[in-house]
Amino acid sequence: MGQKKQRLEAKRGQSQPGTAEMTTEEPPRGLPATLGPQRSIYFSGPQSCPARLGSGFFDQPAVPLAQALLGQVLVRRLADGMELRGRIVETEAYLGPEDAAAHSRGGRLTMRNRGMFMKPGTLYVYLIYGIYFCMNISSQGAGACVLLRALEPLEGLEAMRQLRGTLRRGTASRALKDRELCSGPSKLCQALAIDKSFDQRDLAGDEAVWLEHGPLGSSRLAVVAAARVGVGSAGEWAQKPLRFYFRGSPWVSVVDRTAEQDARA
DNA sequence: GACCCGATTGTCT
DNA sequence: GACAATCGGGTCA
Repeated sequence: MGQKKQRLEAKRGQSQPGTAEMTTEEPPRGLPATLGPQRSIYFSGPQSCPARLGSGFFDQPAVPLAQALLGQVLVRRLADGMELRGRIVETEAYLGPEDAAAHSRGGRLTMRNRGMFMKPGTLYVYLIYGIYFCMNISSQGAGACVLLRALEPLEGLEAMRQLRGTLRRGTASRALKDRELCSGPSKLCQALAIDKSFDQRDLAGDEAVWLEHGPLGSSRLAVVAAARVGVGSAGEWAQKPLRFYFRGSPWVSVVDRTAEQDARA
């Protein structure tokens, strides 16, 4: 008794954002922090294959990994050889047993969340609401990981549109805007055809999914730190600024205006 | 074995 | 902003 009420009240309180902080220098005012897919700087670069991120990249705690993942490029090679690419613009850090919002809270280790406890760079993909998948990357620290929340689609947009269209429930009559392709943890899984079969795969060694270095300019974009989304029942942990995204990016799933204002102050 | 719930999304009002 | 969809995983008896 009373637990549900407590949860509801915790959810109401969730609208208070976490404190924000700036982790990189600020871009010129008035300019978008990112470019549209047609004008992406990736399209003007050399076609040679950029270096794939190795296991050493993932071997860092969840917070710095969540920040370091911003700007990196997630690549998905489909069965027919087509490659889909998206730049990571939003992440969330889950810190492990101490983190009341993490599936590994209290040191819970189950068949489902085993990937969270595997070596850094291991994928943890789980089904949520019986319909959608979410994709995490394990980090340094047992039970710690980073949730990928949004991508800027760079390559293979038509395939992404098809994957999103066919996988959406209900009538897929309305055409999707580009910014709707990957602006959410389950949307990006749909767009990149990532499902439970990717659980526990190694990002540093898999043939169908990997990460590549993003353009150097990415590290110059302003990063917002805000409260995580959808973890209202996690008490004080719900308020901690463990969500990171590029300020001004149109590809982000949820914008936290208050956190952005705090960061400017 | 039963029951409850969710790191979401899309639609409707 | 409210609400439904949908089912696997976790918890408890």
